[in-house]
Amino acid sequence: MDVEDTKYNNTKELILDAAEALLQDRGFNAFSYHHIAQQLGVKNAAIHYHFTSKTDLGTTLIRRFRQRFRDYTRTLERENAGPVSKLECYFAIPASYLQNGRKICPLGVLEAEFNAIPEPMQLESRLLDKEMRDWLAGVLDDGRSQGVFNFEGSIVDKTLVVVAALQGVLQIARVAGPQIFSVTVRQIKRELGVLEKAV
Amino acid sequence: MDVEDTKYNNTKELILDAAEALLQDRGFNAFSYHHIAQQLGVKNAAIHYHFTSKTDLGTTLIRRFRQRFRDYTRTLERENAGPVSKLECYFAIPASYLQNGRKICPLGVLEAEFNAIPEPMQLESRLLDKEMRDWLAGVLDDGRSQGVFNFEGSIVDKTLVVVAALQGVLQIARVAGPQIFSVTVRQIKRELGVLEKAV
DNA sequence: GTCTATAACGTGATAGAC
DNA sequence: GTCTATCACGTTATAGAC
Repeated sequence: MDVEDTKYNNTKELILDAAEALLQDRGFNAFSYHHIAQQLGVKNAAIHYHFTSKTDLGTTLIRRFRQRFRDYTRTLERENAGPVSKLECYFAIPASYLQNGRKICPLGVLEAEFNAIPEPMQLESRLLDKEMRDWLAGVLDDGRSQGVFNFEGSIVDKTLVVVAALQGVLQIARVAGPQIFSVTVRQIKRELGVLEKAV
Repeated sequence: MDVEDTKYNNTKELILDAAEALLQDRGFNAFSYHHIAQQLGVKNAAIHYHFTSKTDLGTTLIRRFRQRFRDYTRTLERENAGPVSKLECYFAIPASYLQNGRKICPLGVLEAEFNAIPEPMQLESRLLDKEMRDWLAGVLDDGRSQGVFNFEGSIVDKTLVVVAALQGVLQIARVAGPQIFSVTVRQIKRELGVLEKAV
């Protein structure tokens, strides 16, 4: 049993994977232990062995999102990625959500259900939001300093618009179709002054 | 019993009001007939008399949003409101949601829970989205033609970014605080070229 | 139009065998 | 670590009295 076995192929991780997909597909209050159990071919009680409560499961899920984002940005740092490259990687996250079954941003789900989720999950949501938005603000700041971005307004203001627009458009894509996503990303890039080609 | 009585002060309308608040506060799957009944001081079955199913209630709710928006825009038309004025009125909608208990856009809620709401509600959601976005696109088009707006990109692209950003920021306000709303609106205006004062 | 009563079901959760 | 069995509860919904 090497290190890999503790990371993958164990039920706990599979439960989290299933729960994550269900969260981004239906929302926290619209999936149950039974959904997960059925998907993994186990029984209800097996999930409870790994996560004593649904609150526990939900909180762990958000912590995993946070850790994943940290790992992702650290990798970009190690590769000495520039602001433009970092921005592309940031856009790649919602893009993969959309492709992988029209999922939406986890934070969008949690915020939409915010007043109907357990407090520990609310706290974790706040942290996830802060970490992601702070990171993007840094990228925009660097890009502007280096002259590869060109946009109006303060860093904070601009970061908010970008984050909110991406979160929103993933949701709208469910009623308006997936093609609106790339359209929106194109417009966001335009307004960041990073257009590769002229319009 | 005059006309007013049929519009207000009847239980059916009060149920819709309560359901609407609950929808924008907790989401469709996180409120029940009991919540509404309790709030109105009636019993569960009374709600069922007016709305046979929760699907019925939800669908009626979205139809009411659609009707309200239609009425609102018609009023603006009757008043010969210009594009700038119309835009301000459009921003006033999410602003009132935020003020009135940190509610979020109904469409945002419905889209977040999209795969967990009844099909009739999904259909109504599509219509509401199309109607609102088409209207705003018209406003942006007029404003640009008249030279009171000044922005990059196509009307469709720009409309999407504005709508998505507003929808997103209301959600983010729940974890980041209400003050981020006006910040975002300010940035959106900046990028529409309608800033009243210099930054 | 609203009530009481109740049905039928899904849910989160626990106890105890294997 | 997973199972069966079971509990307590909330939910949508219906029947029938008032």
